[in-house]
Amino acid sequence: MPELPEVETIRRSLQGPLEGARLLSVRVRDRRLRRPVRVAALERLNGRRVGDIGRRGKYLLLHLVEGGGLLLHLGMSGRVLLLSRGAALDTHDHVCWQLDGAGARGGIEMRFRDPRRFGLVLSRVSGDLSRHPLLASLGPEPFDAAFSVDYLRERAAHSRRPVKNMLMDASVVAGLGNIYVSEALWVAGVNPLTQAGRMSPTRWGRVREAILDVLAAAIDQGGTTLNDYRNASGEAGYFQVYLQVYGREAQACLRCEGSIRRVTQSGRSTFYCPGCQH
DNA sequence: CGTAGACCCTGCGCGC
DNA sequence: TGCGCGCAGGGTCTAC
Repeated sequence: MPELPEVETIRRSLQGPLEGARLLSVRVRDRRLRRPVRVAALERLNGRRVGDIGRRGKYLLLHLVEGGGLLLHLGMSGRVLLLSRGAALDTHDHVCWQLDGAGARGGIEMRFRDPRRFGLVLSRVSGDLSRHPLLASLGPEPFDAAFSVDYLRERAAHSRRPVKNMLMDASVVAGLGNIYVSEALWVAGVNPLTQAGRMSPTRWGRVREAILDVLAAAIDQGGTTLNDYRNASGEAGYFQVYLQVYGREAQACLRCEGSIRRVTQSGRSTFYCPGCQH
């Protein structure tokens, strides 16, 4: 589920409750995530205090004041939950942390829940989390100045792969996933099958703008959802975004009234309008 | 080198 | 109602 906007929304929702809280203990109920959870390494963080909470692409970075921290990735079905201590366990609550949270009587509990177990819980005992090797090959953040038209042209030079595949490549740009790439290309009016190396600077400009607009709107939407619903369940979860093309196969295009088409690219569904995306 | 495909895992919705 | 199937928004590894 989560792409950049969801992860960013979760990051914002965790910041307040977690910052300054102390990790007391951790319980690993299932080690089998994308990489096996290292229990001893997680336990070494007990007693430390949560500092800043960051995001890089789709990764969440829980920096600890004393150094090191937790690196979380939600995969396809992961969630981070903040609950009062002792809340009912779900089958897929794989890692549970007890914290001495400020507000809640008896502290708070953070849980990593992930039915499909494509997610990741990693820890670093010391040093800067953002230097973690997993983050080294990530491309620029979409909102970073480095994500420019010139950069896109450079990366696309001589590439024959479709523009959609290029934008799905995390080493090109961090945080984009299948949904928002389809949405952004629809907004830009660019056919997802277009060879990346054949895109004009003008079209790259439109694509870049569309990516920023689509992501910003989704993050806004997430903020709205947060304000409206959070704390009812204590969940820092997902939210409904109004999608203009994704999942609308055979329905009328909202711009030109053509019929939305679904194709498969590298095993993933792409939605686009043949009528107005060229 | 760049690229496509297989694979990891569970849950859901659909058609029969 | 039950069952099998295809599909799902993540990333990584391997082979061509």
